[in-house]
Parts: sequence; structure tokens; C-alpha cells
Amino acid sequence: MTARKKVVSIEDVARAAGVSITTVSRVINKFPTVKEDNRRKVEEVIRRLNFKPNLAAQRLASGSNYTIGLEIPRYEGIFYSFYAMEVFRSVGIACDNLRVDFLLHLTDGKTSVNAAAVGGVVFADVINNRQHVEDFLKAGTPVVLMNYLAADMDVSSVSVDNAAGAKTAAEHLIHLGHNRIAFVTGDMATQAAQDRLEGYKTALKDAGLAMTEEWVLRGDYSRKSARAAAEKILGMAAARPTAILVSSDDMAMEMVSAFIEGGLKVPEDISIIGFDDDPVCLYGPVALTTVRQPIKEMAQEAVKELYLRMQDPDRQINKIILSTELIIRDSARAPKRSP
Amino acid sequence: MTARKKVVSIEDVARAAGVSITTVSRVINKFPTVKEDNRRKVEEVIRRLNFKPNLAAQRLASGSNYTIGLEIPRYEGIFYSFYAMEVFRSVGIACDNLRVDFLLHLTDGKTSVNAAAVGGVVFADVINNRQHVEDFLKAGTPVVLMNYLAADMDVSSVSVDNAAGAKTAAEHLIHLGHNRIAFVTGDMATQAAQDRLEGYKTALKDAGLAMTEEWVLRGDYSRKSARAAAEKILGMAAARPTAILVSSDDMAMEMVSAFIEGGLKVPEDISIIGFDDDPVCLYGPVALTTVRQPIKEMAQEAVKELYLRMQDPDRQINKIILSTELIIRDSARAPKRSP
DNA sequence: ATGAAAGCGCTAACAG
DNA sequence: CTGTTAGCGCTTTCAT
Repeated sequence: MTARKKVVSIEDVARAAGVSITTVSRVINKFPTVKEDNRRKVEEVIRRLNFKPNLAAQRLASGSNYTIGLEIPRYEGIFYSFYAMEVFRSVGIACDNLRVDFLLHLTDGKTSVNAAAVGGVVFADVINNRQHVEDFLKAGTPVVLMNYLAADMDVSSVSVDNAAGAKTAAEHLIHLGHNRIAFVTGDMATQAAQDRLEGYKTALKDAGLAMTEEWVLRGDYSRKSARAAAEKILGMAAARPTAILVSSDDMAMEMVSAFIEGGLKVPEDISIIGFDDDPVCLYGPVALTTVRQPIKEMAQEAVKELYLRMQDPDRQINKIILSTELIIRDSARAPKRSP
Repeated sequence: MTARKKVVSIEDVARAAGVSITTVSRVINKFPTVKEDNRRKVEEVIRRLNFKPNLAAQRLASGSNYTIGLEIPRYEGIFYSFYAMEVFRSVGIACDNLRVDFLLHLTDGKTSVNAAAVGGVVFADVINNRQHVEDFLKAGTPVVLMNYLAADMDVSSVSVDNAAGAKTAAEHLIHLGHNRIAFVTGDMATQAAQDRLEGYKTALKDAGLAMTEEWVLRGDYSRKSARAAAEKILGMAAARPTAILVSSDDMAMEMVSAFIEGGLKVPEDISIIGFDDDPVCLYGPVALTTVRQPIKEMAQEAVKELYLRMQDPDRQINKIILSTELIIRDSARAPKRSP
């Protein structure tokens, strides 16, 4: 509630500079058609009077709003993560660079971005808020999905090929000589978790390896679930897997700790590959081999696409899919010769 | 850039409801002076036409803006942390509850919240952006500081008594019988890190314990710095500390891992206390004793205070200081009898 | 309890 | 290249 103070207006500037408000408006908006002389004069006055255009008035008059909304689920599982942090940071920086405002909305699936306050919205992951996407779409608000591919919706998106990423990682393990490979899922409410599982399955099938349901352990991205998975594996005395593909680095690190505490060596006794390329990978007992997903690029692309769409709502729909990258470090190697 | 579409306006509603736009405005703003009959009629039309008041117009006409800006430094050290996550989440939820918009600005010290876009701003930590605080203050924009106490500025703030928190934790170690207590700092650019160090020093002095500079290890909240600190301590063969107070849980957990890998047992050989009450505490090899700081409460208070200040800019300045709480778990216990 | 009318500060034709 | 003028959609006196 900016109190009604005597704020300097465009009119004050015009008067002080000896030009019309239109000319002032032109220099504010960097129109090329202003005499260099006038421009300088106006800019000087603006600086001297510390004039700030009234945003509400600009938006009302122009009918435009360069505020970008980011709606992201706030469920604990996906929220307290390197991934979410990186999304905020990247979207924040992208907005900063484009000089647009960044309205953040953490949703529990019930409340949505304030439609009246934004010119467009990025949805990072779609979980229980698919309806919101449709609402915005129907209302004609520019929308871009991030880290979520909606094959059935007519909407631009920037996502990552999680299935391919997991497949590549699993293949890496297979090439190393593993044939007993377990998998720990993320929160299956997320599309990424589903796709990663699928990539794992594909790789095994392609290699002609048997897929044991027992070796697909349900995680939810939490360290707690990772520890539970590790304990389950430690309990498989008989034909224990020799390698594990884990759906996040955070979980992978927790499992590494649990294994070491349980008397196993990583990677000597068991290989582990994570997902995310969280910096945390680098500082544990072993540097973690992981699948990097380009969050920063994804955010940049999403914001850019949205920005363009705000300028041209009839722009063609783009479904961009970025690739992951396998980062090979020390936590996965060839299995010990079978006994 | 919401395209100029034929959006339903207050006029459309008025016409359809057979009243004046003033009456419509009154029901939008919940004025009590509207005949029940009219109110119902208008509300029905609003619903039917799916009318959304134009925010820019409302703000321009009323001169008010209920958007809250959050400016937070984006340096990696403090950014990728449970703390920052919790700040976002808590501020986000607080805004959601108050039904105000939440504009996030991650600053590198150069760019600042868009003053024209917000009605007030919360500064979470002040590092290189103190000038921004002063600018907003000077401009008459309501401001509240969070997790930062500026004794010399005339501004409301909500902070945590970090010195007392660290002191209590150190005293806990002393009472357990430790007299060789080390300390790992956070990023000393933050006020919290400075205060925690001070609390540690005070506790030692009060207990008449010698303070060795060698036992104050510089960390920066990163796992990397924690590992370095742990290695330093592992190297102190002679009179190694028997307990360590660490300025964040994340660092503490990393040190626990490093110690275990180095052949020490926690807490048998060495006691550790962290800071934050990050959920990560619970799932490592030992549940971490820690100092909890009430981030959620801090955020709620900050947003509430700001909200009140936006309604009454001349409101009295409040400097709220919340307390920490020592959460005793398993990582700190009495030292083994001296050899 | 309700409506008419005057702006809020700025942008965008349009005319010059 | 510049100024005039008409709104943008809503809130807010001021009458009634």
C-alpha cells in the first residue's frame, strides 16, 4: 500500500524539461524518434527528480504486464531439494536478465498464481495443479511448462529427456559388466520419476537382462526413503544387486553412507549412480557418478519462450526437450569378479 | 503482455446486473453498504461472466499495491541451503495466507527489487545490499528486515538470537564435561555466522575455558569447507578437541561422515552439534543434536509486520528477536574419560 | 444505499 | 520529430 505521497509524475518531468509528456514517455520507452538533445534533457530531469514511472499506470495504459509468474508445487518431497533451489535461482536470474518481475507462487494444488498480477506463467512440474494450467490457457494467458511434457495439451514446454538419461546411466552400468542392477525411484507423483523408471526398464530389456520387481525400490526423493531402500538392499544377502541407479543425488548420497555404515565399500562392493549433479556429489566419501539435468538451461529456455509468447501470443507452440549428460566420477565401476 | 483481448470489465458486470459500476466496485471491495439483494445479483453476474478486476487499474485508482517483495542474496554459500529454501517457502506461504502477491528478487548486490512493482519489501539477510534497504527507506516504502538486526537503522526487523543459541549449545557441551571444544564458522559475511561465533566465545569465556584460535575453523556453510575443517581436526593428533559446534547442519553432517571415514566414532570419540534443525539431521549415521532456529515463525512475523506497516506506514518500529531451541539428539554426549 | 463524475499516471493514435 | 487528446478500468468523493 504505497501511501499516496507526492510522487513525481511524468507531468512534473515534462514541465521541468520543457517538453510534452509524450516525449517523456518516448524516452522512457526508448523510442528511437526523439531528438538527441531532448532525450538528454529529459534523462537529466528524470535523474534529478528521481522519477520512477508508475507501473500500474503503465500497465493499465499499455495493457501489458511484464511480470512472470512461477507456479511450483510445494510438497516437501520435491520442494526441499537442490532441484527446486536451482529452479528458483535460474528462473530468478533469467527474469533479472530480461528485466521482468518474478512472481513466485508455491502451490499446494489449491491456490494458483494471481492471474491478474502476471503477464504469463511458468509451471515448474505439474502435479495436482493441471487444472490451473488449463485455466490459464483458456483465459488466453501465455503459459510455458517446465520439466513437464504434456503430450496432450496444446502448450509450449521445456523438459528434459529423463527416460534417455536413466537409460544411458543404466547402459553405462551394463557396459561396466553389471547384470544385477537395482533402481530407486523418486516420488512417482512427478513425471520425471516415472520417466526415469521407464528408462531403466528399457535399458534392461534392451540388454536382455531380467527385470526383478524386487529390485525396483520405491523412494520419494527423501533421504529417509533412500535409507530404507539401502537397508532393504543390505538385507538381500543372497543375490544382492551389484549396482544401483538412484533417482536423485541426495538419495544416492544417503545410500552411500548407509552402505558404508553397513560394511560395504562403494564402489568396490556396489556401484551407485545418482541423478541431478547436485554439488553434494563431490564432497562425500566418493565422488558420485551422476546424470546431470540442465536445470539452468531449462529455466532460461522456459522464461525466454514465455517472454516471446507474451509478445506474440499466437507464436507457434514449442515443445523443447533437453538432454541429460552422464557425469562419470568414482561411484560406479566394474563389478568384482563373480565368486 | 496480456494481449488486449475483449476482457469483461466492471462496466459489463454493472450493465448485466442492472446497477452502476460503483455498486459493483463496492461488492468487489466488500463494502458493508450494499443491499443484500444487489450484492447477490452482482456476485452472481461476476461468477457467470468470470469477471476478474484489472489489477493495474485497481492499483492505479487506489494508489495501493499489496505485492510484497522479498530480496535475498543469491551467493552460492547461503543460497543452496535448507535455510534459504525454508525462507522462500515460509514467506511464500505467509503471502498466500494474507492473499498478497509475492515478488521474489535474488540479488547479487547490484540489482534490487523493482520498487514500482511492490508495496513493501522484506530483506532476508543483508550482505552487499545494505544500500538497497536505505534506498527503500528513503523512498518511504515499508521495509522489514529478516534474519538481520540493524542496530543503527531505523527499521523493523525480525531476527534470531544466534549468539544465545550458540552459547547455549556450547554450554551444553561444557556441562557434558567437554573442555576442548572447537567451532566451525559459517560464511562470515553473514550476520548469523558472526553472532554464532560470538556466542561460542562467550560461553567458553564464561566457563573459564581457554579459547584456542586454532580451534576456530573457518567454514562458509559449504560441505566442502566442512570436510576441510574435519580433515584439519583429524590431523590434530595431539590434543584434539572432543567436541565441535558447527554453524550449520549440512556442514555438521559432512563432518560426521568425514570423521567416520577417518575412523572416529560419533559421538563416542567426538561430539558434534549442528545448527538449523535441517531434516537432514535425522537420517545420517547419527541423529544430530542441533540448534533450531524458527525460520517459519521469522518469515511469518516479517510478512505480518510488513503487511501492517503497508497499512500504516507510520507504525512504530519493531525489532523482534526470536529465540533458538537446542534439540538434543544423539551426536553429543559426555566425553570418554581422559586417558 | 446508490450513482455520476472526476481522476489515478501513463500510452497510443493522430495530426502536424 | 513532437504535441494533443482520448482513453486504459477502477476507486473515490460528493450528491442524492
